[in-house]
Amino acid sequence: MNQPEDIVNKLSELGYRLTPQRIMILSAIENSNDHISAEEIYAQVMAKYPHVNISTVYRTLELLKRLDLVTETDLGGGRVRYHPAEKGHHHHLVCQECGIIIDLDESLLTSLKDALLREHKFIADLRHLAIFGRCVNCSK
Amino acid sequence: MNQPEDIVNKLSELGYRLTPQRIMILSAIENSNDHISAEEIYAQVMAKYPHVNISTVYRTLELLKRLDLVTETDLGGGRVRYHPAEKGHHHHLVCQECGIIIDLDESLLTSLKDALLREHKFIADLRHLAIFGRCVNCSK
DNA sequence: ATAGTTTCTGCAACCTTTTGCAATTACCAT
DNA sequence: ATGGTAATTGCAAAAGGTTGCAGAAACTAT
Repeated sequence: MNQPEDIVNKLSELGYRLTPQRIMILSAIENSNDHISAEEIYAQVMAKYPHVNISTVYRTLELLKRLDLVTETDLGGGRVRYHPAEKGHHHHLVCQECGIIIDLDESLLTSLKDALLREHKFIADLRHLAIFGRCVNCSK
Repeated sequence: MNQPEDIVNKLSELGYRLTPQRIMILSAIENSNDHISAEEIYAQVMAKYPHVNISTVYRTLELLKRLDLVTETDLGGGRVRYHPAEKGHHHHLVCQECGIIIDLDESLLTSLKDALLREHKFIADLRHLAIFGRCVNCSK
């Protein structure tokens, strides 16, 4: 598994400044076991750097998203979650009943992307999709 | 094409009160040619009923969504859009480059839903999806 | 080490949407 | 028509996220 420094290095390579705030934001994202929200990132960075501003967190996330270094997804719950792009490429099924989140690998989406390309010449950008519905236990 | 009264009647049938605000909100939705935002609905209702509150609009939209009378989708642009559920069931392709919105009928999503049911026993709730990517003109 | 440049950040205001609470009112029974 | 009930609404605050602007600071050249 790649180290946080890899994204840091990549930012530098791409000509972006490495500020303390950014390094800490990147650490928070990389150190999270799962998806992490902006508010959670902010709280972790605040613990070490009380002057950081929430708008800096959002701006950094926007930059990382644009550079394909993180992916964002809406798993419900009223806030967006983030995830390092390099930590596997996958999607999720979210049960609207019990809230369970099921990992979904790329292959099922691949046929959709292929069909969109074939029939609409559209290149779908399905990076981190969340599909809502009802799971096996809740569909009775 | 169904008349606004149909949804009004359905609300009544389901035991919900028909308030002037709701009737006007429903009219605004039904009378829109395309997708309509909460803010646009609010502006239309405000024109005839200056005391209506934006939170009433959001609450009514939430109710209609829950009752499958409208569908909501995020076509980008920083706000959610709504659309009568009975006015055809479809999805969209949204080009991140030029912003064009391409209608996408149900059939391409049907195979995805079938696969999710078959391989995960998951009943996907794909009511009004927006898939982002790049269109034929922007994929060069 | 210093100065210059340009990116980045903090601040405060703003936007879209949600929520708790008390007052209003649609509906129903009489 | 009247009274009662409970759903609905308006209000104001709040939540998650965005943005303009001016000052701070990362980076580079000397």
